[in-house]
Amino acid sequence: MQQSLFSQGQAPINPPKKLVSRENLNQAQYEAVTAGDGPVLVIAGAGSGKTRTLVYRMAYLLERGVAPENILLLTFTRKSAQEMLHRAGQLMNDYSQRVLGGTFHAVANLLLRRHGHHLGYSSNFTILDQSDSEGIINLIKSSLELGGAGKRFPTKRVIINIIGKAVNKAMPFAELLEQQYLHLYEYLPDLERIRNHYQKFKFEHGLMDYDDLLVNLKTVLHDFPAVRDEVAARFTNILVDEYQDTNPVQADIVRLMAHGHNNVMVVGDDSQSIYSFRGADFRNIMEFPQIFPGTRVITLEENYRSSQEILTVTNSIIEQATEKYSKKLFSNIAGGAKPVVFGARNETEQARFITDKIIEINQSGVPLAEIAVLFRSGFHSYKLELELTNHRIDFDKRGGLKLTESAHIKDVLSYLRVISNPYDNLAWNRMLLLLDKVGPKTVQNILAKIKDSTDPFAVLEAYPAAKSWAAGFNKLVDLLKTLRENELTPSGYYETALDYYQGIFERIYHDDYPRRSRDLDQLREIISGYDNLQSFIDDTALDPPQPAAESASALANSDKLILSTIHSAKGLEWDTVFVIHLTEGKFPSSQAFLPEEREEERRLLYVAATRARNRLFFTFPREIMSQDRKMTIGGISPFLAEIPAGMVKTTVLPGSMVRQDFTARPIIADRGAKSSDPSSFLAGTGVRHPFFGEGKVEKVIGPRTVEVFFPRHGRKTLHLDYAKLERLK
DNA sequence: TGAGACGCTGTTTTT
DNA sequence: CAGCGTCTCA
Repeated sequence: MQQSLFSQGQAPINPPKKLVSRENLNQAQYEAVTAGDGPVLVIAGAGSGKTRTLVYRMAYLLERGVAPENILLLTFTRKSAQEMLHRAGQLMNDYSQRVLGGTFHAVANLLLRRHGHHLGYSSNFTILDQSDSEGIINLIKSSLELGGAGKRFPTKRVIINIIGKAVNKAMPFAELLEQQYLHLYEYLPDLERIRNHYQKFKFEHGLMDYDDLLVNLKTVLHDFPAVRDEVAARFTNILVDEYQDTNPVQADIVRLMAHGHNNVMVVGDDSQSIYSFRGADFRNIMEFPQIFPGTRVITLEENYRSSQEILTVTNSIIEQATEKYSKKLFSNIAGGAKPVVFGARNETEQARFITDKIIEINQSGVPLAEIAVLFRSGFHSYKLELELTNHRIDFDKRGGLKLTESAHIKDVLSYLRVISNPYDNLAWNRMLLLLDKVGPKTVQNILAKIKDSTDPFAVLEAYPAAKSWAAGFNKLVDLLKTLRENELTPSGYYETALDYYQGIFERIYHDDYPRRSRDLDQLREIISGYDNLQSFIDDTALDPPQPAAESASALANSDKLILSTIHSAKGLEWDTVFVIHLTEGKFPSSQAFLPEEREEERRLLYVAATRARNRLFFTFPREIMSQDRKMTIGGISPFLAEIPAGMVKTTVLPGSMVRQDFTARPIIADRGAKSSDPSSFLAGTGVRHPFFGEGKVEKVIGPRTVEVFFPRHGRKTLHLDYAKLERLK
């Protein structure tokens, strides 16, 4: 499944001839495809044939005699790399399959297995996913005895986000907290301590998180010119997709890998940048020409996907962005209906409307697989999923929870992980905690011995177990011995571990283990496709299989409706697209209150709407059920309200008595007086902040956001739910 | 020291 | 609606 970086010796196939011509490309695409050596930046609007351009560029390079092994294709997901190589394969032949394509993280993984020893990592390091990282934070938090005291101490999730952002933006903690997590400023020293312990923990136990893959690759390329030169010689042509979503570390990696030849083509769209939470900045793409002097810039503006009716609306959405983007799309696809806006009374009515429409459109001849429902967050589709199930409409959900994040899957993986990396302390921790009568204290005692030993397994075997748990402990020791002493296939390891785990499994998940065991069966399917344990373990973090994996089975071309988060829908297109839950507070998310965060929400809507070819629906429920069953009234998303009236058609459900009134109304906060009433912070009000001291409100930016000037710290944007602002009399 | 019960909270997006 | 912290009992 995983391509080896340095595999060689496939039978040579002759390179293709004369595929690239003016007939299958427009002027701008042709220019990009046939550009000579040196750096090229392609600004490619939505639906402008970006993938086509990259695929033909590969064909062109091969035609010109570049060996496929010397081409590197960096993409955002593994899926899109596979898709592009597949399309290239159709165009030419298997020759193109020898191009190395994958995500930055996957390529970093391959390179670091080979070169990581320069940094003190052995080649069997283990990759941590987000929940692994959070687990380490928890261990550290309790060992440092933080968190218990003050209840407002940030959660592991927030901590890991902060650590990640600081790395990806190459920003000191203090500055990051001041800019984005002001309410946590008082914890700066504690957070720094946690971060330092976290880094040390990972290094000592041969673990790398997602950011480490990138940062360590950058470091090894930067600090070891021999490595850099070897890599640059191997990849003489580098193609990068979705460049607007790269962060500064990734930009550096590209620069270092292209050292000496600068044959880099990057493709992207500044108005589709939606990954700032990962440190991406759309300005990166604009700065590309400064990093690579002499860059040729080519802009693709003709849209081949959507009808003009749809483009008129999407253009209007992006035109209202505060940051002006570099292009305006046009289409020659005539006809098509105006996009529809539907305001539902509540979530149930929204779900019913969508289901009815889907049935209607499906019966008119559009396959289900050509219809997609897109939303901001994974849980926004719950109600709809119920409704679809009632109507027996098959769907495939993308994004959201992953198979490998469920506890029982992590349990089984922990046995395989210590076989692959005996210093994987996190896996040890998890595995030992599964023993009956063994808790955190006992585990810490065992781990303390393992940590400094040269042979963790021998130490474990010799550990004096207490009577209450000795029996279970000995079984575990036996299991590990079996796993270690036999050369097995990945499936073999899995079956052996599962055999042992079954008893524990039924004990700890006694109320719902039958449901969970279906996941274990799925994992069995997946692992059977691997012949190497390490690459299986890598993929559980780098390319997590989805719960409803259509993988090996023949379901591949079945006709299913697509439900997807917008982030997971990037780069895809459908005949009909529904964008749902366009309610203030849901989309845009209530989490996004800083101006630049609101702007990203707008780009997100733009990405969603530009996925549609023929039909586009925007729906929003006015009433949203909140957690405590109190009703909350949300207004229409401001982004929708801004669309000029003539561009869309508004619909009412037959019989609905609801007024179609699209005024944006703020959500009525149902949390009582959690924080001060915003109306008491009008411009001019004197306020006191626990960290910044006294200041004066200059401007009210949003319902819960104000801009305050502090004489000692300058102008700050504050959110009333977080900042503990006090009003001065 | 571990296990289980109870009540509170806060909930984006992905490699 | 799960994932916590806290509490109690074994």
